[in-house]
Amino acid sequence: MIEMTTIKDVAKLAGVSVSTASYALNGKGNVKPETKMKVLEAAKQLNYQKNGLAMDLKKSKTKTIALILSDLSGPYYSELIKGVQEVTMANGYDLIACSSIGGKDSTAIKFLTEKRVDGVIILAHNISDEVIMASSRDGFPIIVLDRFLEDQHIISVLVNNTQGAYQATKYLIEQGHRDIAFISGPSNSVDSINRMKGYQQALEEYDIAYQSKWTFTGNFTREGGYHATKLLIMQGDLPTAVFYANDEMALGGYQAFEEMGIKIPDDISVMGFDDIQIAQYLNPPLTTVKQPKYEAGTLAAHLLFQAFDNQEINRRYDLSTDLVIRGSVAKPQNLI
Amino acid sequence: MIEMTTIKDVAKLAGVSVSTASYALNGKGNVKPETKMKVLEAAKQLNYQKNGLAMDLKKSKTKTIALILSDLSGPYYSELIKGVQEVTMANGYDLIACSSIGGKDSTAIKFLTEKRVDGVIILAHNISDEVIMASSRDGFPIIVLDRFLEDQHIISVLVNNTQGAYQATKYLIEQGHRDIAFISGPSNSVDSINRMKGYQQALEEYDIAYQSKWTFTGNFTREGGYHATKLLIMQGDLPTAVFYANDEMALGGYQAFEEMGIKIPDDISVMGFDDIQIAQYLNPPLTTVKQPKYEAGTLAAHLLFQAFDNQEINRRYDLSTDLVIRGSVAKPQNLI
DNA sequence: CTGTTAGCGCCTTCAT
DNA sequence: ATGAAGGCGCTAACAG
Repeated sequence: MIEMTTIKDVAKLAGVSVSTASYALNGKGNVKPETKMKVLEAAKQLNYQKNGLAMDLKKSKTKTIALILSDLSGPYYSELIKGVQEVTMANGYDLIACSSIGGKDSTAIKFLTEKRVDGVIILAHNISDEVIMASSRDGFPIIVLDRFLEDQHIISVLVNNTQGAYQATKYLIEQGHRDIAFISGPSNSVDSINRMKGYQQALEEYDIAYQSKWTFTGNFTREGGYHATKLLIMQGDLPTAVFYANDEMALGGYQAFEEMGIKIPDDISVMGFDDIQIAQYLNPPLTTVKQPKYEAGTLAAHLLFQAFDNQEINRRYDLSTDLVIRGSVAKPQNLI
Repeated sequence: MIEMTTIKDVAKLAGVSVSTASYALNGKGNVKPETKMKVLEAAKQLNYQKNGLAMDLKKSKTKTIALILSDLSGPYYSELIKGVQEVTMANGYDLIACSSIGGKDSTAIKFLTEKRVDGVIILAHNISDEVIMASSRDGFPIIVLDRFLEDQHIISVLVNNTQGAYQATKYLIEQGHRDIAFISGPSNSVDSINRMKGYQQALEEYDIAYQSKWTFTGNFTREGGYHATKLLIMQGDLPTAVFYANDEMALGGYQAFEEMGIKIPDDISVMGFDDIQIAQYLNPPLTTVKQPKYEAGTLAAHLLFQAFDNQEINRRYDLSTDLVIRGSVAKPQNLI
C-alpha cells in the first residue's frame, strides 16, 4: 500500500497541531509568520498534496460544475464550451467536461447523481428525461440545452430550431426554389422534428405542397447525409435545393453530389444547419443556419450561478438563430 | 441551508442500521431480500443520492482519470479524446476533461495536485515542467504527450515531429521543389523546433542551402499563418512550396494566397502538419502529416492502467507520423 | 496565536 | 443477517 502524506504528517513534522497546519496551508486565521514558515517547510519536505475530496466533503461544496456532453470528441461543442468556460472561470469555479457515452455506467451519470459537483449543464441527447429529472434535487441546479423539462430545479436554454429552419427554407423559396428536399435527423430527435416543422411552415406559407418523396432520413451523420443524398439522386427527380437538418449531413451531401458530377450551387443549392467550423472552408462555402452556441454557453453558466445564489430565474430561455449566407445557394437554373 | 439526505436518513426510515443500508444499496454482503426492499424503498422515498466524494475519500480511490488539455474548446483533440475515452471506459474507469487555461487557478491544477483523480494524461503546453514534476508522487501516474520529463512517475508518449517534418520536406523535394519556405510555430514550442529540425535535415540531405529569408514565424494560429504568408509574398521572391508547421497556419496561408490570386497547387504547393479534420475539405484538399493522435490516446490510457497495476513500463514511447498526400502539392512549374 | 475536537458521508471489519 | 464503531483527510468552531 502506498503511504499518503496527510496534513497530520505535516503538522507532526512541523511540531504544531493539525488546525494550525491547516490555517498555515490555507493562509487563513492568524498564524505567526514563523510557524507558518515551519509548516510550509514541512509540507514541502514531505511533498504534501492536499486531498481535495476531503476538503469538499467537509465543506459540502465543490466549487466545480460539470458540462455533460454526449460525445467529448465531437468538434461540434467548441463554441459552447468556450462560453461556459469563460463565465465559470470568471466566477472562480472549476469546469469539467464529461461524456454520457456508456449509458448507466457513463461518467455523466456519476456526476449527475453523486454530488461530485455543484451544478451541471447538459447537452446530451442520449440521457433520458427520466434520468435527468431523477437527479433533480434541492440546491443542485441543472441546465439542459436540448429540451424542456417540467421540473422545479431544471432550467432550459433552447435555440429556436423551428424558427431557424423556417428562416432557411424561406430564404430558399425567395431565391426562387420550389422543389426543396429535406434531409432529417433521427426521428426521435426533438431538434430534427422542430427543424422539419420550420421547413413545413415555410412551405405552407408560400403554398408549396409538402412532398414526402423529398424527405429522407440522414441520422445527423455525414454517412447518413451521403446515403440519403444518393437515394435522392437515384430516385430520378432532382429538386433544385436540398436542406440538410445539420451541416454534417450536408458534408455527406457534398460528397454524393460530387461523385455524381452534380455541381453546387449551379445544378443544385444546398442549405445546412448549425454552422460548424468546417462550413466556411467547404467548396463552395456552405450557406447555413448559425446556432448561438457561445451565447447559449454563457447564458447557461450565468443561470447556474444565479441559481447558486438563489436568485429568481425563469425556467426557460429561447435563443434565436441566424442565417449565414455563403456560396452554396443560388437561384435555380430555370430562373437564370 | 439545504438539508442533504444521507445514508443515515435512509437507514432510519427503513428501520435498519447504517451498515445494513450501505450493504443493501450497494448489493454487497448478505442482506435479507426483504430488508433490502425496505432500504431501497426508503431511498427512493427520500430521493436519496449517494455522496461520491465521501465514498472516494473512504476508499482512497476515485476510479477516474483526468485528461488535461490546454483548451477544451479546441477542435484539435478530437481523435486523442476518443482514444483515451475508449480504453478508459473499457477498464471501467471514468474520464473527465479539464482545461489548463487560467494558470495557477486553472481546473487543471486542481486535478493535478489535489488527489481528485487516480491519474492524469496531459497535453497542455501552458503547464510548466516544474508544476507537472511537483505533482509527481507515488501511486499517481502522469502521462505527458508533448515533452519528456526526467521523473520516476512520469511517462512520455511522443510523436516524432522531426521525422514527420523530414518526411514531408523530402516529399516536397522529390516532387522537384528546391525553394521551400517554412512557417514555424512559436519559438518556445518544442514541437515547432523539432519540425524545423526535420525540415532542415531533409534540406541538408539533398544539398539544398537553408535560407533564413524563407523562414517565418506563424505562432501556430490561422492568423499567424496568414500574416506570415503575406510577408512571404510581399518579400517578392516566392518559393515554389511552403511547409506550414501546422495545418491551422496553412489555413491562413490558403486565404492569403487566394487574396493575392496565387493558385494552389499550380502556382505554389503547400504542405501542412497535423491532419486536422478540416484538411480534407479544403480546396484543394491539404497534403499534410498525420499525427497518430488516436493511437497516442489509447497508448496513454493503457499505460496509465499498467501503472495502476504496478507493471513494469518504459518511461518513453515514440510514435511515428504518416504523410497524407492530397491535392495541395504539385510539381513546380518549371518542371512541367 | 495555537490546540482540541467534532463532524462532512460513507464503507467495512468485527462482533453478535 | 444485522449492528456498532472506527476512520478516510480535512476544516472550523471553540477554548484556551
